[in-house]
Amino acid sequence: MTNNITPQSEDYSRWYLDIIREAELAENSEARGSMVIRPYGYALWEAIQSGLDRRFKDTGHVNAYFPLFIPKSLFQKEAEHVKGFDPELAVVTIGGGSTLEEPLVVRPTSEAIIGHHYAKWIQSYRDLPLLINQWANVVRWEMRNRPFLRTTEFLWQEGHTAHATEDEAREETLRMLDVYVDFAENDAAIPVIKGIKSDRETFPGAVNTYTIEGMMGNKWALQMGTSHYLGTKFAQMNQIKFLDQNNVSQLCHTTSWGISTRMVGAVIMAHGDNQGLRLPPVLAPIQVVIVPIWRKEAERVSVLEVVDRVHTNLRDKGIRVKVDRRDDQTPGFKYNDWEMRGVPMRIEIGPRDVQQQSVVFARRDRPGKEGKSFGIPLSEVAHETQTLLHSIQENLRLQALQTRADNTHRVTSYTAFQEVLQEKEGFLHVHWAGTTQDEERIQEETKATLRCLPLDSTTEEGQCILTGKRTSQMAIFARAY
RNA sequence: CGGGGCGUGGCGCAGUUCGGUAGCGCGCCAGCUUUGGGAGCUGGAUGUCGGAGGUUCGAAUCCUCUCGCCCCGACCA
Repeated sequence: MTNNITPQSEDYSRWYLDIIREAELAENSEARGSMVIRPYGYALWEAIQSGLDRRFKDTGHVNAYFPLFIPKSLFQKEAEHVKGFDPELAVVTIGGGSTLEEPLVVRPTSEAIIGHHYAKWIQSYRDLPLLINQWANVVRWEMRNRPFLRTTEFLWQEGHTAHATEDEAREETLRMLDVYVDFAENDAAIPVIKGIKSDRETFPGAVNTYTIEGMMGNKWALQMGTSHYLGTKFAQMNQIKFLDQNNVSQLCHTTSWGISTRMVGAVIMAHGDNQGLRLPPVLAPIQVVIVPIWRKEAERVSVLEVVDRVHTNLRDKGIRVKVDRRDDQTPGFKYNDWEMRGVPMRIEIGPRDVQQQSVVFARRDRPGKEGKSFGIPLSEVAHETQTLLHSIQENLRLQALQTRADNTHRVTSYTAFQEVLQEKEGFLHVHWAGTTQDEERIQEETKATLRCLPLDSTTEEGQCILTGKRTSQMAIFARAY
């Protein structure tokens, strides 16, 4: 009973890095801050992509692709946007061996270039709304990197929409936020708090930034997706205008929203345990692994015959199933190996099972023998598998929800705030009427940041924990990645 | 970018104090025996000791510079 994964309680950061290495999700590459996403990690990202992409299409969006390079002058049109991103830009100054007349910014996000093209495409109110998403890589030069959570280059989707009115654009912003909530909770099985960011945390150039915040296994918060109402700021900078029904020229109201490969990190940290990954069935590249067991050659033949039948049966039902046919590993090794890789459930088939025309189930979300069910009749395997996968998906979500509930604390004074943060950590739910300076003070004194002003919270009045002002505004503070 | 730690075979590490020409566990390859919770035995392969320069008869070990990684801060999807 040994594995190469540091227990979470001993060192959470090492646990995270160990899992990424052992489960072969990713590894660092030669350029500082850049990583290779290995096939298993990429398959997880593909599952995330397909869950999101389907939802984008269902809400009327189409995909397109905009270029990686943005002329510096174009990027610099929106003042706050520039100020926010300037420190983390990568800029190309040489091309084809000679110094470029105009440097090219490697996109850290694409509002600028997309807005430029939208201005050409939009002439009339009949061209609106324009609802486009792109799947792309972006580059942000960060001080400190962690695989999936913060890398110099990362993959994401960025939706960019243009609308005739503020109301429509605001509605779109919140619609996509809800799409993210739906994805996070139903596909990734991670409950999230949706909220609005404080001025301090608002996207550079946005009017409002909305976020989904999840709680990780170490009780820290992770921003898992953002949706911005950009007002007419970017429309102004690129002159994205249309003629309305009254032949009056109007600026568009735009939005943007994104989820990145950081979501992979969220899945690792929200569900993983000391055994390794625990993947929600909806996202798991392999949902079911079948482990055949035999001693003698005759058994091998009869076992594999049943294994193949079950394999085909499940595959035909659309279940992502793999048979572990390695004959140089013991079943015990395989159990641990696939558990470490987070496969939601395992089917064991050996001579005894063949004789009884049944199989053994083992579910990843319950450890060891507790997670096993014996004597599942062959005739019911497909049905029972589907049922169990649903159950695991739901159970992971409930476990994460429980963890968050257990580690969310309502506090009413700054003294209590500091104590709870020190002793228990987690999310702190407070009345808040502070300023940016107040937020900075809290961060300096406690390391916690204002994650968001939750949208779904009570409106009862109370005293701001820092300023003492009466307010009905709530806020969530936590340590965060 | 500041403070601390660390770079030795694919992974995890010992060796560095006190220089003498590299070792352990896992993994890998071959064979045999095994296989219902991380198999055993036998044999074998794999290292520019992160990189560059220097000191020395001789450097993983000492000196200088550099690159990278990890932890803690500041910045952030």
